[in-house]
Formats: sequence, C-alpha cells, structure tokens
Amino acid sequence: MQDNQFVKEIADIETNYPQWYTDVVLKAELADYGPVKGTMVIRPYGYAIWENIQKELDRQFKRTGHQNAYFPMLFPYSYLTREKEHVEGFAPEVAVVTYAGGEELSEKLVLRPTSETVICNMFSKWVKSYRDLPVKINQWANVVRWEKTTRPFLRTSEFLWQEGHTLHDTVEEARAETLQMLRVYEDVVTNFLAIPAIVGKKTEKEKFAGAVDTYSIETMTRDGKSLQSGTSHYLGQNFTKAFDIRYQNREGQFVYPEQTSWGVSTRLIGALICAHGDQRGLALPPKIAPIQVILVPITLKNDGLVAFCKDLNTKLQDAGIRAEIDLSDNSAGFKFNKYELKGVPLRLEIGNRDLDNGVVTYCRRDTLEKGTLSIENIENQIIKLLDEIQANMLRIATEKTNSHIIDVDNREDLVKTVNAGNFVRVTWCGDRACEEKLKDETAITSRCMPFDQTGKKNICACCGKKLKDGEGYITLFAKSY
RNA sequence: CGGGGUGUAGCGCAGUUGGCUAGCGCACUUGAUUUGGGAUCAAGGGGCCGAGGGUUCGAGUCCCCCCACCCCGACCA
Repeated sequence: MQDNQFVKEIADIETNYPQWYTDVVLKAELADYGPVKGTMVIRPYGYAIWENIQKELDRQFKRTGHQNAYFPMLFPYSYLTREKEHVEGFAPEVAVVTYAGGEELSEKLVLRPTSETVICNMFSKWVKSYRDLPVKINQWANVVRWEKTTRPFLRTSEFLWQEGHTLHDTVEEARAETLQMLRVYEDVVTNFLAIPAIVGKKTEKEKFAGAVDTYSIETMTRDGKSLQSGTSHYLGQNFTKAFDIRYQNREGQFVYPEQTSWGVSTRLIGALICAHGDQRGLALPPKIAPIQVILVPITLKNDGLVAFCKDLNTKLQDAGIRAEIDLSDNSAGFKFNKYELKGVPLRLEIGNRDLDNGVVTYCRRDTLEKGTLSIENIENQIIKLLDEIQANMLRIATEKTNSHIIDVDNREDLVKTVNAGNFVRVTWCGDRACEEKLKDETAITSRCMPFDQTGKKNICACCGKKLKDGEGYITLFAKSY
C-alpha cells in the first residue's frame, strides 16, 4: 500500500525529480546509502547491471586492443603535484591518508581520485624504445573524490569505473585513439543502454585537469539536465614530461610519448535511470537488464500451471534469455508492480485461462501494452519482442531528448529555455570569461561543443559579441547534475 | 562554509498549554481464506523518543550545548 502511494506521489515528476530518482534507486533495490556520507552500497540487482556494462565494454576493449591491468589505490601525494593543472583540479576533492600502522605517516598518501599519475610512474619504467609503443592499458577500479553534494550513482564519494591509459608514438595516433574510445562509449551508450548521446568537445573551462583536449558524451535526464556520461582525453605530453617518460625513437632521439586517458563509471547506471525511468519506476533496455523476462504465475494453487511455468522458464533460459520466475506467495498484482518498478522489460502473466487457450499473456515495460503469445516457438517470439523493446526505447529516448534541445540566439532566451528544462544549442564566442559569467549568474554551464558545427551564426548568443567568419562554436548549454 | 529544515519501531509520521502504561500506517512473524493490476481477517513481536546537561514532584514535550542527516547554494564524473 505504501508503494502504491509512492507511485501516486511521484506523479509530479518534473518538479520533484531528485526525490523521484532517489526513491527509484532505493525501492528498485539498486543501491543503498553507505555508512559514510556520500558513499553508496550497490546491491546485487544494481551490480548485475554494472556487470553487463562491464562485459560489453571489455568486449569492445578487446576489439580495440586494450589489456586490463591493475594499479594501487594508494600513492604518495607528491605524485599528484607533478603536473600543475592536475593537482589544482583534484586537490580540493582528494582524500588523504595521514595515519597508518599506528603512527603519523611522514609522506601523506592519496586515495586515487584518478590514476594518471600512479600509472605514469610505472609507464616511465616500462617505456624505453619506440618498440614499446603503443601501450594500451585499461583498469577496472574504484576511485575516491570527496564531493560536497552526492546522489546515488550520479555522484558519490567513491565510485566504480574503468579508466583507459595509453601511450603513443605520434600526435595523430594519440588523437585517433582519443576519438576512437569516445566513439566506443557512444556506441555502448546508444546501442546497449538505449540512451541518445551528444558527442563533442569540452571547453577550456570544463576540460579534465591536465588534458590538452577533453571530449565527452552527454546524456539528458528526465528533468532536462545534463549528465557527463563518459569522457576521453588527449593528454599530449603534459604527463609524460612531468613523469619523465622518455623513449628513443627510430632516429635515436629521446622523446616524450603522446598520451590519452578515458573513462566511464557507475554513473552510467544513473544515466539509465534518468533516461528511461517513468512514474512506475525504472525501465531497463533488454540488453542491460539483469532480468529480461519475469514469469508470473497468476495462481500457485494449480500444480499444472506452476509446472508449466517452471518448464517455460527453463526453456527460455536454455534459449539464452535471462528469464526468472516469481513463485513467492505475493498476489499477482503485487508482482506486476514490483517488476515494473525494477524495470524488467518483459513480463509474462500466465494463468489458467492462458493454459486452456495454449497462450501466455505478456506485458511490455516500455509501452505497457499487453498481448498474447502462442506457446509454440515462444523463445523466438520473445527474442524478437526484446529486440523490438530495445529499439523502441532508444527511439523514444531520442525523440524525448531531441525535443528538448532548442536553438536560441540571445541570452534571455538561453536562460529562460534552460530553466524550463531544456538544453540550448547556441553560437558561443568561445571566451572563457563569457562562460564563467553565465555560470556565476545562472548556474548554467557549457556541456560540450558538438562535432556537428553547422548553422553557426556571427554573434555570441551568450554575451552578444560580434564574431568574424570562422569564429565561435556551436555549443550546448544546460544545467547539470 | 553560508541560508533553510528534520531527528520518536525497519520505513513514513502523530504526540495539544509538561501529566498516568508513547501511538498510528506500512513492513515483519504466525494461522486461515485468497491470487488476471500493489488481497482479507485474526493474533503477535519490535522503542535509551539523536547524545549530554539543566529546570521540575514529573520532560518526547521547556531551556542550554553538542551531534547526525536532508534541501538550496559554492565544488564536481
């Protein structure tokens, strides 16, 4: 009854989005709050989603020639300070161990906020010759960033992610790597998580501390805010020089390699909730759903029906479908709502009527439509239906996102449109001061400069400055989580 | 760190100008009947009222001081 009220209470989703979001995370049993403020416990159901994401990314990394490795969680604070912009960016949010083994440490240890520095420390030992390049490493790890405000999956003090770190012989190769991995993220997010992604380059103000260029994929939440859902950095020689990673090239000269790094985190689960959730709770695309099909016998009193459901469950599992059956003694209606809240893409309701007619009733999570499937060859019908749900979820999310990206050409409309829950696409002068002024006054920031730069105008929508031909950038402005 | 708010059962809350054995809904346990959209009835278990100090015959309630958490900023994946 309480959860029923929950559904009614969250009807006003647009005005109370953060609460709705948190409720869905907790009630769908994805995560719990951790013992330390800002930390999170990922529950088995949430972790199963993460495992599916991991599996797909690892598959892609294998294809792109990256190898998994692991580096320490603790390293000396001095590592962080080697690259000037890097330490300035991370110092405010780094957690430091000062006491261990029963005494004050003479050298403070950092809990990694990211691993560029500790990895560079090792790279300097590994790379001596052009023959050692490229180095293409990926690490699955946890990192710690002491944020002021936190929200499960979207921003927590500790989070899980993968971080790729590569070294290359040439600028061209490193830049190609940066963009290749960005496209991998775009592919996974779009085709696996069914979330439309806006791909582009970060402004100077928003780029990674220590990078030459940062690229990102941005996704949209239900209330029209932006989520940086993946980043890829071209680091140039900023770190390789700071860590003295030198090698001899074919000409015998000592040179510094070109470097990249890139990462996605458990925030992707947050993006998933934000993109597909509705008043009934979570909705998961089949490719990522821990449970793709839930079987609900309408009654447990009929032994023949229960046996039939169990057989069907096994049959579906044998066909490679992640199916489960709920034999708990809750009412059928309770189970319907429970698995809708948990985002299971397809539900099979099987009762005596179905058994008599040789069919099963299904209900889709994406459209909530009900229909019937005949028993014969049901596996293939279901596989087809799951594919259709996957495609439909991307289609719906794309339409929704596109309808909230609005072109404007002056500051007043920019602010008004963003505050109404949209992204704006504008021509922007590229001046950091212009961007900072807007942020100070309105909390609106540039999210990225999309690769598609067509439709540029000769005036900055933000500050009104006149631009010459070729000046300025098409830029997306929004509020963000 | 600023501005605002809340701490009473696992969760959500009520508790009047101080008064008797601290209550309600949900959840949980047991039993029965149920099960095509969050079942019903009956019985039951669960409390250092955030912590400390004070006022009082008497404090969940009043005063002081801590502490924790939430929301809005600042900061950020």
